[in-house]
Amino acid sequence: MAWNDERVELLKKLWAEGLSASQIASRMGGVTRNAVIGKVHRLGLSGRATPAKPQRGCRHHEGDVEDARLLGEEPPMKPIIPEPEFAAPVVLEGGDLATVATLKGNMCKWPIGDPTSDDFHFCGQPTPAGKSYCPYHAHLAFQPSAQRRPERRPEPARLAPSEAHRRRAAG
DNA sequence: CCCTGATTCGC
DNA sequence: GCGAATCAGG
Repeated sequence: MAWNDERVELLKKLWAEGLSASQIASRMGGVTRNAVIGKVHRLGLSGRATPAKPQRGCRHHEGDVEDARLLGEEPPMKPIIPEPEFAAPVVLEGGDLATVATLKGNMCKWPIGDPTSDDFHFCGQPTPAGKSYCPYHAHLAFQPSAQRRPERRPEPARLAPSEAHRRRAAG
């Protein structure tokens, strides 16, 4: 599979779109994520919006004093909100949503909604053991590229056990 | 475990 | 130039 000008254009397009190397490789087909990344590097597109790391090259730093300043001249970006559409809001017994004020140590801290909005709250579901997120969000946080299944979204968990279970069990 | 990109290295 | 293997971080 050769890199035609057409493919290169598509690659640059998708990369600019913000798709991950794996996503691009999947879309285009015939190439792996390694191939995409390799090509991206050779094209000089590697420097994307990747705030996840301070600077690349943590492995070797040989007189890169001036090199670092070139990479670190990016304006502060607003907090990235991780797919709030799949989050199942927790309704407290008082009827209030889980907010920073009501967040306990054992409550899921998955953000829901815009941090600047008034309805911003957290998942709030009970966490396994001192974890920051509930099993669902903990797993989701590490698999953003996984097949999103809105239908498999867990039903809204309510802390009020009174009406939590009223559905007929088949067995 | 899964994922992400970065770099190395043989072809 | 290409991309698998490897590396480093989440």
